[in-house]
Amino acid sequence: MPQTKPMVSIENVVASATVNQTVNLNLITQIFPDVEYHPDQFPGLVFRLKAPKTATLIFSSGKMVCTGAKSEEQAIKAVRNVVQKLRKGGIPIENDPIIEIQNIVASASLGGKIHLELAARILPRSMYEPEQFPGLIHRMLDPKTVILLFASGKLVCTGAKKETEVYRAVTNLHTLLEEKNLMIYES
Amino acid sequence: RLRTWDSRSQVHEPVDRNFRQAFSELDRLKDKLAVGDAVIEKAAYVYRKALEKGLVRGRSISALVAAALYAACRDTETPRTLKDVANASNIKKKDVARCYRLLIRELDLKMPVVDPVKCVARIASKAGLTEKTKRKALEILKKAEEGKISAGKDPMGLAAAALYVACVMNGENKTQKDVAEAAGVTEVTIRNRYKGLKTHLKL
DNA sequence: GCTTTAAAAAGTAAGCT
DNA sequence: AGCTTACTTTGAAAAGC
Repeated sequence: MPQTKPMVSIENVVASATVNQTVNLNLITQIFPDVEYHPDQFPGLVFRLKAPKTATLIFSSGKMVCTGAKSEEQAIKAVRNVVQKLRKGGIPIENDPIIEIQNIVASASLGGKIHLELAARILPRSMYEPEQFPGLIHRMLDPKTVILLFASGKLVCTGAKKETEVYRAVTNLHTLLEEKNLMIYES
Repeated sequence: RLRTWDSRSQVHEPVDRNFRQAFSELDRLKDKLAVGDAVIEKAAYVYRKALEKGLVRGRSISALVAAALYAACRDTETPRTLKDVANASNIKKKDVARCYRLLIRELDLKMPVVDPVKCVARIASKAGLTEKTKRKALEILKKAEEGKISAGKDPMGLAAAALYVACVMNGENKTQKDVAEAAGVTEVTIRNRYKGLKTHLKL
């Protein structure tokens, strides 16, 4: 019945990494004038890349967190790029980073509008509080993700660790909404 | 008597103390918010469940009590906003909201969605509107409601816009600002909801 | 629980012209 | 009345309070 197949866009990928050695954040600050480091307010140093447009938090333990990438591959590339730049700048880093994808945020559009109030009563593990937030919050068990569903039929999916999980989650929800007749096509 | 709430716990006294404090706060809020005994009883029941599930550990008792009371208002369809409860308990609205969502998630509570129709009476009395205008607003809301223009919108904003439109139709001299203040929303929100109402109802 | 990062969805809010 | 900017919600990691 879906008039259109859901269009999915990966919006943000979060990855954690480690180079298994400590790093001198103050030294990085001296060599890279554009980084942000305010240890009194947060222990991580912010290292921004223009392409891919990302922000990587670097901790003195050698662990890092990269955010802003548009794909798993971009996130991995970004972390490697940051390490390479640090080395070129004279920061001694022996090992290549071990990278792990932690979270993927995606937006999508189903082919029609949603009857949110009905959906809130029918979908298990869902919450719809229009005075607090316009979207219906649905916690999906498999894949373990959280989906923010809006009346327009657009949604945000977060919590997935693989891009394939995002597509599965969106497809699962789309199917569920149709089975329960919660979608309104036409208009 | 109180220890039957959790017979497996070895530390009954702290639980007793916790619930007594929670109940005294509920009593205090009862007067400030002018809610009935049934609402307080439900709030106490919800709080007790939260206590049994260990949701109070590491959290503010006052915030949980406020959230439980808000949940009770919602469950009994007693028109009290999050802002009302937050102000009465001196807890940030954001914190009450977060605790409320925690209660819903962890205790698997299903709450009816706030009905804009229930908001009309409160706004009307605060703004001093006539019964006739109130009736008109209810008619407008009924037509609008399942024209699906309400999904995702703040029920207070919808009710305020319906009342404003009703005022104009009945020739009541009330400004958007009067209605907005009584509803706790901005004039901009009333105007935005009014646009949708006008389009949908061809006003 | 908080602090910092990034990004989307849709609604509401606040400041300025 | 607009426009801009900003805040609400969701998820996850990092080190430390």
